[in-house]
Amino acid sequence: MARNKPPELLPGTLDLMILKTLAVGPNHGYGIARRIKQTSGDVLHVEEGSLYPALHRLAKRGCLDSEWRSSESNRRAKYYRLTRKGRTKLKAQTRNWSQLTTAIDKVLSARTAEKAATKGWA
Amino acid sequence: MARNKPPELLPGTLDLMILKTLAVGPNHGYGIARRIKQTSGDVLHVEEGSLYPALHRLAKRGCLDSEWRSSESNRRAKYYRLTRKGRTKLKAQTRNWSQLTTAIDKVLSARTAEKAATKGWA
DNA sequence: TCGTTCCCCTAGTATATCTAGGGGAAGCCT
DNA sequence: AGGCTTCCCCTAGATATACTAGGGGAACGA
Repeated sequence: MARNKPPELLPGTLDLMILKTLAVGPNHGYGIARRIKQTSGDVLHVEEGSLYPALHRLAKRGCLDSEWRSSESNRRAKYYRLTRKGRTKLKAQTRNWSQLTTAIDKVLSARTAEKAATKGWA
Repeated sequence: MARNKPPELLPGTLDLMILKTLAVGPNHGYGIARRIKQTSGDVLHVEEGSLYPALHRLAKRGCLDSEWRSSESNRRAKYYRLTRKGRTKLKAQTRNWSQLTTAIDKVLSARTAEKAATKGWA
């Protein structure tokens, strides 16, 4: 126990994970958070204070539709669903994600200094 | 030409790439940006308005040392070098990066809806 | 009735990045 | 000499995103 500095999540990736999760099927906020946590192997924890604003942002931008329904555990819940625009955004963001990670991994795997010419520092 | 929405870079990864770049050997701001751009295959573009504040942050936190020197093209340049703390941070951030990307990739590769039980939506 | 789980929300704060400027000095070309 | 490009540094303000720290309510089982 006691994770020093818990990873939580990477800024800029929340929208993408929400969209992806909804591509599986409509879901409500609480369920989305639970699913992300679960599919990530309990590594990613989406705070509600990040989640709900993100959902509202995406909805306002026309990427999501919402509808109040009764959840499986018989609770009032707002179900979100991908719109066509949301699906488009998902594709774009997915492509962008793999481009960026590929690029970053290249930077990270660049040859590190063997004896790193620190010639004459100080 | 004309990248639609240029990827630029992922928030939260700049420090890591700076540290990694400096692990190769001391370098100045301009050179760090150029190297990141180059090793990433011309995908990542570090804006100077992001770079310099980041360098100052890292230095203030004791991850970097700096020294004014003359560059290879005979210009006044501030060379940065990893401190012991910086090296430690690099290791931690690298580990964290791979943990997060692994987790996110799991979320992204989760089975997508075949016919996605949209049963009875609206 | 009490505690837990499920479910929603927002205001304020912190932090990172980008935009959009600022400057200066070296070196080449005319 | 003047002008242009490249190299090199910097910051203030706007913007975006995530987190902290609260708020509430309803279902359910003990």
